[in-house]
Amino acid sequence: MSSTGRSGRRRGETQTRDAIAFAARAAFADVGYDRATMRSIAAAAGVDPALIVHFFGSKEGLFREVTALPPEMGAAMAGLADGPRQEVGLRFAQAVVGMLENPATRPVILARLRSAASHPEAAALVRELVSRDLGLLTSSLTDDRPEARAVLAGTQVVGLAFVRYVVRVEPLASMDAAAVVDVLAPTFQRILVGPLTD
Amino acid sequence: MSSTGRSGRRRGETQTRDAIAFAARAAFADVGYDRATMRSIAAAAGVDPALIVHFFGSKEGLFREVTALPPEMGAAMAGLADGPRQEVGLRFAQAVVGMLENPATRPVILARLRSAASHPEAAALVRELVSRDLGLLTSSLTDDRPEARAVLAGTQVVGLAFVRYVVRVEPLASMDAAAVVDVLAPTFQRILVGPLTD
DNA sequence: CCTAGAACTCAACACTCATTGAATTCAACG
DNA sequence: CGTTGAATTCAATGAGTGTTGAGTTCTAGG
Repeated sequence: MSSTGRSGRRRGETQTRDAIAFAARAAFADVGYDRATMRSIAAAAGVDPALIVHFFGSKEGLFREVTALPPEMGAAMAGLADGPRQEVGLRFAQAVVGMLENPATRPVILARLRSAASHPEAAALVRELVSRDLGLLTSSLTDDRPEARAVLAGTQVVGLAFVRYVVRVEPLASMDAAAVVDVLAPTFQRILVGPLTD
Repeated sequence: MSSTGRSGRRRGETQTRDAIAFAARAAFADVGYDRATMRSIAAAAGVDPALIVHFFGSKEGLFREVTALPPEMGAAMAGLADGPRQEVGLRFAQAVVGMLENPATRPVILARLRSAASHPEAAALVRELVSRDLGLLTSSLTDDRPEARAVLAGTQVVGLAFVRYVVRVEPLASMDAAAVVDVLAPTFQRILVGPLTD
């Protein structure tokens, strides 16, 4: 069979792959695509840079693989439409802040976002995230300009992530998650199901 | 006297300096600090790379000088507090969208924002912009957590700029300025002078 | 006219980057 | 035990980076 079984000092395949992926995600999230060098990622994973290209083909391939999102995320977004309509803003705020606080999903999102500023392919990933996944939610909520609502919600999400985690402006950067949810929920409520203009 | 007077094919000092500054602003705004190379900027300005360091000392110095904002901008922000209180969101939305559409100020803001993702010094500039300049406005509007309101407004501004100009998500990227103002004004109104939570 | 100094260019340096191909080390299997 | 093949390393390559110092060309002042 093909189950792992490391012995000696050499790690099994998936084990090393995962170590590289983990280090790469952290690096992309922390310093962006350009400054996350193969060398720094390899060093963090305790590995030779050449091994990264052996596993992932190229830096581009590494980035693509490592910033992939679980496909069930789109469904989870759409699922937020279920439940009381006057609380959808709150549910959405909880979901977004939850994903940004979750150590499994945060690096993926920050890697995409930080890299989007200089790496066109990363920008495309963010674009897709905003218009497709958020579009699923808004179009199952209303018929009144759902694409506009999706992109407005996206604006708010991107702004939150950028200001809180990338630029780190106080007091937002140190606010606890619950307070962030409280403060954002009304805005999302209006954007998602309220009147778009006054 | 020291007035310019170009003749022959050589340009006067300020003329060349300005050409370099212009090209640098555009480059930083378009591709961010790291990908805006001295060579590409020099080529765009029709000049040798060494001349840039002759004028600006270093790439860092160039960036710092070229992304400086007119000092009267802070005052302009605070000035938005004057006028009917129930329309301050609209005035603020107009001011922000105006700055982002104005070809003189847009590159400066986008250069800061795009570079903030990977360049810590640029991140500091954005941080300063949000907490200082927006703080001036909110603290002259209310005593109810003005710093929190400033950073929330900043979140919205950053999100707008990033989604509309950097990532370019439709339909926001192609929306005309007036429509953007209409759609953002209510959000700003609530953030600036409305109740912070429901 | 001539000379001082500023604008400007050229070629090079020292580095860092991603990627490569050949070598080596190991684990599993017959 | 010996051999196949994958995991892993090593050293090198070529391209691109910011910066430097010496050199050239122009303008302005005496």
